[in-house]
Amino acid sequence: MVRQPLTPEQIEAGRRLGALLRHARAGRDLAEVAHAAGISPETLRKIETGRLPSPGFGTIICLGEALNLPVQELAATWRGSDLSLEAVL
Amino acid sequence: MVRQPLTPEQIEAGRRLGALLRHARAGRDLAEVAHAAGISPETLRKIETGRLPSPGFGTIICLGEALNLPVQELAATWRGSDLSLEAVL
DNA sequence: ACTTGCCGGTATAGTAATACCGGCCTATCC
DNA sequence: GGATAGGCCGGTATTACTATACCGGCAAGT
Repeated sequence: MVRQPLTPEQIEAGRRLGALLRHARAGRDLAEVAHAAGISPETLRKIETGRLPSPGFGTIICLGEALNLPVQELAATWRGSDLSLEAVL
Repeated sequence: MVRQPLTPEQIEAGRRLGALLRHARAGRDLAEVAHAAGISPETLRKIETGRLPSPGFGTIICLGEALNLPVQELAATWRGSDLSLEAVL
């Protein structure tokens, strides 16, 4: 066996993560944030819209730094155990 | 341009992350931890040895949970700003 | 109309995640 | 002490996915 396709749960987790990032960006220019995180705007847009459901660890860490998001909230959102996100959506 | 190769900095970050994970495992069986995190033993071994320098976000989160490692420490180690790791190596 | 900003589709190099192999140690057990 | 087993390692192969780029389109604001 090699590299199974992503499970629906993982895709759903990616969607939640994207929604959190988009909400945290809150009006700032997408390209500006992407540059601050050291990734391309295209990539950030795909992460936010959930089309890149499972990005690299470093990618998310850098984004969290650029957006001033605590790492724990990112992790909690990915796991689906984030309560503060629900209130926001 | 498409997908540039990983920079030496990213590879070094992967090595640090692997060293932290291996240290945190501390004697537990590799296969047992991998199973607890929901990944294959082969994958965990490659992450620990630094041969998978930039794993997925979810992969690291699950490993941190299986090893009881705070997410912040994982992030700090990846960034190279972890002080507690230095004391351990 | 023109700009700004986001969107989905498409294409592509490089990587993640998985699996199998043989080898190398270090114990442990006839 | 030679076989046997447990655990790690590097090399290799394969598939799905990331990260990036370019395109045309669409809506809102100027």
